[in-house]
Parts: sequence; structure tokens; C-alpha cells
Amino acid sequence: MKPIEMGHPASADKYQRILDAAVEVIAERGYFNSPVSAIAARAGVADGTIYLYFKNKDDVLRTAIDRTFGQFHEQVEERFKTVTDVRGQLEEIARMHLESAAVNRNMAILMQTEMRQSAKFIAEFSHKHLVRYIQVVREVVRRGQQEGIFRRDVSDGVVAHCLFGAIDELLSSAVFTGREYDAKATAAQVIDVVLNGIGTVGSG
Amino acid sequence: MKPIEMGHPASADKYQRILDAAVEVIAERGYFNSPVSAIAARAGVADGTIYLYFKNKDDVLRTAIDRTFGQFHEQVEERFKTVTDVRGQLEEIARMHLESAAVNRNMAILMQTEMRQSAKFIAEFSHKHLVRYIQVVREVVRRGQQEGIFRRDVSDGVVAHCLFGAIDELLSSAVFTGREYDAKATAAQVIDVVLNGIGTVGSG
Amino acid sequence: MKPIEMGHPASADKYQRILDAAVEVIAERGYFNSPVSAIAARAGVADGTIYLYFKNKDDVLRTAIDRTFGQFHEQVEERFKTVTDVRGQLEEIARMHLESAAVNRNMAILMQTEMRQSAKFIAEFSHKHLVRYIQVVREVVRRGQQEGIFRRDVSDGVVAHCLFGAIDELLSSAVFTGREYDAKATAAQVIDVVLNGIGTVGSG
Amino acid sequence: MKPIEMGHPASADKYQRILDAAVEVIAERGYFNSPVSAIAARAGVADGTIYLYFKNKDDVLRTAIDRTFGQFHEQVEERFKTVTDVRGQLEEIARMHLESAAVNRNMAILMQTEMRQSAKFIAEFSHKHLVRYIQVVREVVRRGQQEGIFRRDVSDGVVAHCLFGAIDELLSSAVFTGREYDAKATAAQVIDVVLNGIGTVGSG
DNA sequence: CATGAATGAGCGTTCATTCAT
DNA sequence: GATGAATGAACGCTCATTCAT
Repeated sequence: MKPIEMGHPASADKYQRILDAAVEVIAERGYFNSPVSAIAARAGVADGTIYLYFKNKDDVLRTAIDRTFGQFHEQVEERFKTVTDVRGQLEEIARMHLESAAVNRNMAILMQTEMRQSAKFIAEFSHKHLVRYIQVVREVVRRGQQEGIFRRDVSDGVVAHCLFGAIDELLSSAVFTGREYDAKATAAQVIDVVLNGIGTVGSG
Repeated sequence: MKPIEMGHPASADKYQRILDAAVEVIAERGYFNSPVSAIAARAGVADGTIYLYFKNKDDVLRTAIDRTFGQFHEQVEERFKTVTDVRGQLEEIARMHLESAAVNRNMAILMQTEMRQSAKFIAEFSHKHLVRYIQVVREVVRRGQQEGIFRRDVSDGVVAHCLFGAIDELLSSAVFTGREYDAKATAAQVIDVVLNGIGTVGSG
Repeated sequence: MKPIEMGHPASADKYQRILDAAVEVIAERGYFNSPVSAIAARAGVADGTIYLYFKNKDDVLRTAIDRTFGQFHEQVEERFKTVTDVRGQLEEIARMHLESAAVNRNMAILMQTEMRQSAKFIAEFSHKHLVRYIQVVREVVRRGQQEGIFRRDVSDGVVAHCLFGAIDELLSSAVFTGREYDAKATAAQVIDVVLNGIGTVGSG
Repeated sequence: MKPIEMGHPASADKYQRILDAAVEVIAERGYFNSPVSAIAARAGVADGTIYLYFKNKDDVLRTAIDRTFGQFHEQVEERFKTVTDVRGQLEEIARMHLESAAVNRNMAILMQTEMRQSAKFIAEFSHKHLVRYIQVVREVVRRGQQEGIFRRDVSDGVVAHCLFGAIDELLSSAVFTGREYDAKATAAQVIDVVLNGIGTVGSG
């Protein structure tokens, strides 16, 4: 609403403060155990204020997740301009995925929990985002197959899901145990496993 | 499947009916949109009856999940008595994982969704089950490494998570899209990818 | 729900107690100024109990009014079996209208106030009841015209509305000033005015 | 119609616009479903501006009704200067009543609905206006009785209420069904009914 | 054991009103 | 004067849980 952000400490960007508060509170307690009043309190605004910025409680969560995915996809696009080889691209995606979760651990928790909810409104928009992510991976894999770098006897879809699943599960485990990790090294490891396999020569 | 119930001798039937109803209803509507009264109605008992068998609503879900994991682990143990080679064991785990989800799709939905509720819930309860699962895989991997069948330069933990994540994600995708799959073939594919990698010779 | 009413003083017919409380409270404060909690408190039940007996707040008001009109129409039908002359019937309707308001003054207030509300849900079902009432009067008037007892040069509809309006307004005035009245005498007066007019001979 | 406003010299315009907007919006949606913000929007002013001109939301409605009644009574007084016979005066009141409702249908809706809100509101405020109206009619009737034109054996109060009620109910019916009517002709009909009665000679 | 009526805390949301600008 | 962002009390309604029968 106010185009020029002036940095007033107290009244500054309530919109963002509400989003941050929501991510924090929901990561801690879960969406359905997070009353709007708790989010408002954390953001330092009145309950009603939430509804000046968002249509309803759903909308807050949706917006927070949408923005995170939006940023992630922007990053990926940007990065793909300079890294163009398939293996590099897969490593970059894995790294950015792991890194963004390390940067915003609350959001990572949210992704690991609330996005899997079967509650209709969550399921619908979450699915959309995941599908898009998988799609990106899938296209890289397909290109790798065309270039003869990847085997053609496994479906690109299966590979994409395996890759995403592997990364996501490593992340999940780190998030829930509170373990720290090196995004770049971990990314390299996953890609190594999926590209080269864990079998010693001749085991296949 | 119908062992002699301990502690609910006369009413093992109702106990089980409530669990089944809970899984059904929660899979359809989500935990927070499933009133106890809906579960009771589906089970054909009075609302209050649920509290004769379970401490509270959480307890019903928790028990349902516990039992499913329990059965899964029993199956795995049983199977490992006859299948002893590492590759075979990994394939069996993957197959049983995918198969049990196909057999009881409602429970599969629950695992993909409600099991990953709020950080608290997953941290305190679900995580325990996943850790145990991962542990089993990990031991197989470790044995493979000792036997020289698997590379020793990647951590068994990472491999275990990658394997579990890959299977789980394929499953998740199938559950959400409603796609049918052949558990054995799909299991073979995943194991193939993770053991042999997707890179063509020399790409690694 | 309990077919045989056993007269337990405390738990007896909550349904009726809620209806009575609603009529009381709404008569005092108006529908929109009567929180469900106030109705529940007056009825001596918990807020949630209202929803065991009624779909929602609207439903309580609607039911109360429906029942009153239902009883009124039953009375009218019953009475018309023995009183068959048109003048007598008009007097009976007027008397019963005024009497039922005297018997249940709160309901009378409700009719004079809440039934005129433009709020959609009220307007719709109120209109239905009023139309039915007018219709009954109209038919009596029409019969009087056919029998040559009433003038044929004024529309039955206009006469019906005049009659209803006259009675209703006398009632309204009595209700709001708290004045007592003799239903039979008042009814006779109204009918006298509308049948014979107030003009002295030759004034028309 | 645009006298020089006292007390709001520069902003008579906004004052009136708010009143008009309130009448419009409340007629459409009902008082309790008309947020102040909706009235402000319709008037083309900010929400807060309403509170510069009116004490609160109630005050806006009250003022709108007050002014309408004021204008009506001015009209009646003015008209009574030239029409002095009792029958003529009754016809004029009825006509003006019906006409003003036809001219400003929104206000008519308000009178038929919102004016009759909760007992308190009507008792304390609206009733005053109705009493004044009735009083005027009553005096005309009384004069008619003194002049021997009207019967003396029916109370002037009863007659006044009958007359007002009849007109009001005809109006109400027209408003709710959206029917158009000829104010003068309708007024004549009502007066005819009440003065001459509907009975044929000898029926009384 | 089993019931289901009853409870009441707690939720998401609205909106009359205020007040810093 | 005029604004409209902000407030927070209040609402209608749900539902996990209890307990008299």
C-alpha cells in the first residue's frame, strides 16, 4: 500500500511481519494449532489487522509458501543462465534446495509438514508447486538423456522423483534432527549417488 | 491378522473398527477436519465409546500408524529370513513399502499427510518410526559395503535416506495423482537407479 | 428426541426452553442484538446445546415464528368449523389475532419488530406467513361479496390488507405502550369500523 | 430542498450524501448487514468522515428517519392550510403518505423494516414519530365527530389506528412485492372503505 | 461396557470506532 | 476538515471430551 518503504521501525511493513510471524508460529505448532491470534501476537499487530492484508488465514500460509517457491524458481532460472551442463544444473538445484532450507529453517519445516497436509486448500496449491519443481528436474534429465550423458532405459519422471525424493528426505532428516549440513557438499553427494550409483563396478 | 487381543478381550472388534474408521475418515478429510463423531459414526459406535478404547483423538491416529509400522517391520523381518543378499533385501524393502501402500491406500495417504503434522507431532512420534525404517536400510547398506558390493566412499546414512526418499516420493506422487503401479517393477527401478546410477559409463 | 416427556424439572424439554428463551431475549433486545450466548443463558443451557436442537441462530427464530403461525392457523381452521357466517369469521380472526398477542406478548413484540426486518432470511419466511394470513381474510371477504353482504366495488385484496393493517396497528400500539385490551371488544370495534364505516348516514 | 445548512456550512453536501447513501445501502441490505464502511463507500467519503457528521451508526439512521418525518409533517401542515374539510384532510394525509413512499422507495423500505427494530430502538425513537402521525389523524377524526360527520360511538384513537394501519399495510404490501400504485386513487379507496364501510346497506 | 446429550473453551472473522497523519 | 489503517471486543459456531444413565 505504501510504495516507498521508509524503515519506520514500528509501523514498517506489517505485511512482511505477518508473513514472517505466520511461518514462525506455524513451523512451531502446525497450521491447525496456530490460531490467527497467535500469529497476530507474534507479528505485534491486532488480530483484525491480519485481515487488512490477507483474505483469511489460508491466504497467509498460501502467500508465504508461494513467495518462497517463487524466489526459489527465480534463483534456479538465474543460475541456469550460467550453469548449462546437465550435471551442473542438477547439482545446482540440489544445492539451492538444501541451501534455502538452511537459510530459512522455519520455512523448511513448514514445507516438510504443512505442505503435505491433506486439507483441501493446502493440498491443491502445494501440489502445483511440487509438480513445477519436478518438471524442471525432469527436463534437465531428459536433456541429459538426449545428449547421451544419462541412460535412456529409465523414465525421466522416475529419475526426477528419485532425485527430488532423495534431496527432500535428506533435508527432512536434517530439519527434524536439527543437524547442520554443508549444502554444496551434500548436494554433490546426492548427485553422485544418483548419477553413479552405489554399486561397485559390475554389481548392476 | 486376528491375534487374540490383549486388554480388550471381548471387544477387539470395536477396537479394530474404530482404527479402521479413523484411517478411512482421516484419509478422506484430514485429521483436523475429522471430528471424533465422524470416526465414531463410521465405526458404528457412539462418540463416547472411542474414549473407552483410546485416550483421546490423537491416540487413535497414533495407534493406527504404530500398528501399520509394526506390521511392516514384522513383514520385513520375516522376509529377511529367506532373502539374505543385500541387493535382494533392498529390493524386498522397496517392494513391501510400495506394496503395503497399494494394499491399504488410505493408510498410505495418512502416512504421506497426517504423519507429517506439526513439528511437535512428527518430532515426537512419527520420526521414531522413520528412523527405525532408515536404520534397517542403513544396516543393509553397511553390510553391502563390508561385503564390497557397495561403494565405501559414500555414507551409509546418506544412501539410506536417498533410498527411502526416492521410494517415498514415487509413492507420494502415485498417491496424490491416484496412479496405479506395479510394486515389484517399481521397486526394481528404484533399486536399479540407486545401485547403478543414471549416468552412462564414464559420465561420473 | 425423547418421545415421552417425563416432566423432569431440570432436563425437561430443552427444545421448548430454548425457543421460549429466544422469544424472550429477542423481544427484549432484537434479533441482531441477541447473541446466541444470551439465549442459551436465558434457557439455562450451554451455548453449544442450542446447536443440538437447531441448525443455527436463524433456525431458532424461524422455528419460533413458524410454530406461532402454525398454531394460529390451526385455531382459525378449528374455529371456522363452527363459525361460518362471514361477519362472524372476520370477528373471530381479529379476536384470535389480538388474543394470541395478549397471551404471548413477547411473541407479539417479535412479530411487530423482527418480522419486518429486511434481513434476507427473515424477510423470506415472514412474507410467506403474512401472505397466507391475508389470503384467508381475502377469501372470507370474497365470499361475503358473493353472498351480497359486502360491497363488490372494492377489491377483496384491498379490504383484506385494510383489515389486517387495522388490527395489526391497534395491536402494535397496545404492545408498545404496554396497554391492556379486551381482545373480543377490540375485535368487534375494528370489524364494526371496517364493515359499517365511520361516516354518519349520507356522508359517503 | 437545499436549505442553508446550519452547523455544517461548508459540507452540507457530504452530510446529505452520507444520509442518502445510508438510506440506499440500508434499504438494500438491512441495518445490521450494512457496515459503516459500505455507507461511506456509497457516499464517496472515508469511513472516519461519517463520525465527523454523526455521533455513530445509529445516529445516521435516526437522522435520516427524523428528517423524512419532519418533511412529511411540514407537507401535511402546509396542505392543511388549503384543505380544511375532514374528509379531504384524511384523503390528503393518506395520499401524501403513499406518495412520499412512492417518491422515495428506499426510505419507504426503511420505514417498513429498519424502523421497527428491537423493542428498545422502536420504543424510544420510532414510536415518537408514529405517535405524532396518529395524533394528527386523531384530531381530524375528532373534529369530524364534533361536526357530526363521523360516528361518535367509536373512539377517535381506534379509528386513527385503523386508518394508519390500513394505509401502512397497503403500502407495506406494495413495497414488498414491488408493485406500483396510484397514490391518489389508493388513498381514495382506503378512505372510502373506512368512511363508508364495506357492508351493503343493512348489513351492520 | 456403551451410550449420546451436554458442555464450554476456543476458533476464524467482522466491523464500529478511534486517531495519527 | 478528511483520511483510512489499526484496533480489539464480540460474534456464530464447532467439537474434543465427560458423565449420568
